Amino acid sequence: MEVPDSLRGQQLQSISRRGKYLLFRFEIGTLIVHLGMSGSLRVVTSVDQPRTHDHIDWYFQNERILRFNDPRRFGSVHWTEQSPLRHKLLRSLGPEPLGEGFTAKYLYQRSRQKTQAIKNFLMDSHIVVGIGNIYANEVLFRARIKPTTAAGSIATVRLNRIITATKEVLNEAISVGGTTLRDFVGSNGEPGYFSQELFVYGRASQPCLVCNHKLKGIVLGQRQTVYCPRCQRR
DNA sequence: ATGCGGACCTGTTAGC
DNA sequence: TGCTAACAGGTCCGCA
Repeated sequence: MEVPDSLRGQQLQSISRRGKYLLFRFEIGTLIVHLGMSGSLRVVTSVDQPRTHDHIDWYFQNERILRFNDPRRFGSVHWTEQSPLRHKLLRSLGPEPLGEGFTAKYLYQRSRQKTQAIKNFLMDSHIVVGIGNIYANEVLFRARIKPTTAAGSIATVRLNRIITATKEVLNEAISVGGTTLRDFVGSNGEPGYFSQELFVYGRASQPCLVCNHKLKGIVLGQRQTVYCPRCQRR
């Protein structure tokens, strides 16, 4: 974690994002923050005493403090003086899932010849950003595609279902504030409610909400994977 | 080159 | 009831 000394006196110019990396652009460079799975940023003041797992404070002249908290320490903070999109961590990221570049044609090009399971393929940020384990499970359920299917064997029509399902799942999740399993809170300090709309994630052995068949839980890429053997046959 | 598995970390949950 | 072990998650890296 290479946090620069030289930020003193610098004005924050803009805040943006690429994938799950947050970009705080200053005149002389960019602070890159990833919240991992449990990180959060809050704007506080000096009267707010640091709590457990508060790791970094950035002080601003207006008495505000940007405070980085991360219980599980999966987050990270980086500094770059180049164009941030050229940074090692960002330069080879795949397209944004809600952007124009995420199409069936794109997925087709990237997936041919690949034997990798479609779920692992979708979770690879170099293919497409933003799809973590929970959403990968949900996307494949909605697209009616079995998570273990080789990415390279999926035809365009079915890739199109993945595209549509991805955009639906992410948009719905965003609209209700994300998915809170344990301690996630959004920038407003509120939990997300998408966990109430999950069809398969965390529901192994329970009945499919569409066909009532018993959902199957397996491990793929060391991650919990749940699907309906009837709705997702291949 | 591809793709898999290990590592990171710690709060919560399951099991003895 | 208390303690220990397993588990979860996003991403990078190293190895086959």
